[in-house]
Parts: sequence; structure tokens; C-alpha cells
Amino acid sequence: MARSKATPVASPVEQVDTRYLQTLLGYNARRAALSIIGVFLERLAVYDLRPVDFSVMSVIHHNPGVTSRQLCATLSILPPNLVGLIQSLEARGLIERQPHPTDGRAVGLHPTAKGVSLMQQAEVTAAEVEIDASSKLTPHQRQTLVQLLQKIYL
Amino acid sequence: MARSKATPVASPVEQVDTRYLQTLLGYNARRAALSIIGVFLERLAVYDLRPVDFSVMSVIHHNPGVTSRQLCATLSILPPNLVGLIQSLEARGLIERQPHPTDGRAVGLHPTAKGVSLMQQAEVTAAEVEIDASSKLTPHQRQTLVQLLQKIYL
DNA sequence: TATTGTTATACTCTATAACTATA
DNA sequence: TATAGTTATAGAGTATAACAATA
Repeated sequence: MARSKATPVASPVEQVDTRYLQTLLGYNARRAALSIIGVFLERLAVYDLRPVDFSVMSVIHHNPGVTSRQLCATLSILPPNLVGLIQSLEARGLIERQPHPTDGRAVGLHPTAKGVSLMQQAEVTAAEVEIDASSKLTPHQRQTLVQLLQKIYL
Repeated sequence: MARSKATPVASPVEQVDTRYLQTLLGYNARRAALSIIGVFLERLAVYDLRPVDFSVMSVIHHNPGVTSRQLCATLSILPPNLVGLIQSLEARGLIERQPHPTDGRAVGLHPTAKGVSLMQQAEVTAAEVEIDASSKLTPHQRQTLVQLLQKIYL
């Protein structure tokens, strides 16, 4: 049988069609998250804070005395993987470990004055990153997006 | 000086306050993406497809003859990291590598009948995952969310 | 007996350098 | 000279098992 169409079987793909993947929520959420985190990574580098360092410091900053266990539960970090993060932040003088007032097993994590100062600056930069990484969104759209995302995971 | 407030300095943190982090788009996007991907991971396990396998197979399925290089650019995968994925999918009989019609360096990736059949089923499951992972969203909200996410990364 | 924090370790994911074959 | 695909390897991120100290 002669081929009737002009397009041969093995014609090269000129432009990759990603329309199907773009219908998937998970695909879009992951791509968007990686895009924002990429900007975050660059702009917070001046503070020597990766996203995970920032989130850990942020929880300690806003919850002085929080325990490692609470941090793990809050940020979905496994306890063995938090140990190095905490040691690093303590070695940099950003946090202090103090005895827990009621539980002898636990340790309360507190920001130092240096840690508080760093986070106050870092949070300003983080707010700028928010805007820059979503510059095609209006403030109202940004707010809507946050609300919809929280309906997914909260 | 006697302490005048009822709350001691080292009072334990009862409930971790995450309100600050929850204002951040990047934090919400990452948490939501991980939540959806978690459901995806479980439900696509029956096809032995991880998210990355699914996305690679999906691009090949909808773009027969696509090259490795095009796949890498489309999915933000580095070429060395794609090699093993392609070899695995080929070993499973889901894709075939054919000579590229116009570029002797490149290889066209084509889904086999088995691969097409698998993806047709997997895409049905993926559609179900979409709904289940965002069950608190109306169809309209889900559509809005996809549109807003694409404004971030496209 | 259960939980907090920790060590050691394994596994996965991602990134870089360098090579070959072809354009 | 530049690009497609590949190899080897390094680094970062994530996971499980097991232990000491305390509840």
C-alpha cells in the first residue's frame, strides 16, 4: 500500500507538544515551585541560606524554643536529616540550644540576636523574591494562588 | 527585677506557628507539589512509573520521534541523567530507538504498542490522581490554579 | 514501653567533566 | 567548531535501622 499522506513515519519532531503535561496539576505545581525556588536560591545566597535553612530559621525565629521534633513535623524533615542543619546554624551563631523547660529529652531552639537580625533582612529579600518570581501575577492573583495551593496540602 | 508576665522566657512551644511561611508562594507551591506527587507516586506504582518516567513516556507518547535532547530541554533533565531512564524504558519494551531521519547524531524515540497501551491506562489514572489530590477544589478552581501556576514558570 | 535526639549508612536525585560520532 | 548521546563521577537530598537518655 502506497503512503497517501505527505508526512513520513519517521518525520522529525519540530516543536515538542507539551499540551498534555500542561493539563496536569502536579506537573504545573512542580515546575512553578522549581521556578520560584530557583530565584529564591540565587537571591538568598548572600545570606548563605538555602530554602531549607531559611525555612528552619524562620520557624525558630517565629517560634523561639521550638524543639527539633516539632521542626521535623512542621517542615516534613526526617530527624536524622535535621541534625546537620541545626549543628550548622548553631556553629554560625544563628541559633542557640537551651534545655527544654519541661522535657529533659528535648532541646529548645532559640534564635540569637545575630539570627534574628539575619532573618529580619532575609525576610525582606524573600518578600522581594515572591514578587519577582511571580511578576506576571497581580497581587490579587498571587493571593488567590496561595489560597488554592493551601487547599491542596493543608 | 521580678518577672511581671505569666509567661517565662523558656516556655515550651505548644503549637508551632507557621503563619509566616504560609504567606510565601514558594513554600506553598513546594508543599502542594510534594502533596500531589505523593499521591501520584502511590497510584502510578501499579504501572511501575515514577513521575519522571511518566513525564518522559508522556512526551514520547505525544511526540513520537522526539530526541533525547528535546526531551531534556522540555523536562529540564540533564542529558547524562536521561540516559538511564531511556535505557530502562527501552529494556521494558515501552519505547524503541530509531535512526533520526535527518540528523545522524540524534536518535528518535518512539513508543511501542505496549508503551502506547500502558500510557493510555496511566493517563486515565493520572486524571483520577488530579481530582483526588485536589479534592477540596472545584473544577473551576482547579482550572484557575493551573492557569496561575503556568504564569509563574512559562 | 514510648519518645527525643543522634549516629551510621544507603539510596535517590541532580550536577559536572570529558569522550565519540556526526553536523 | 558545535551538537547529540554517552560514560564516569561527584554532590545534594532523602530514607531506614539502631542506639543512649529521658518520659
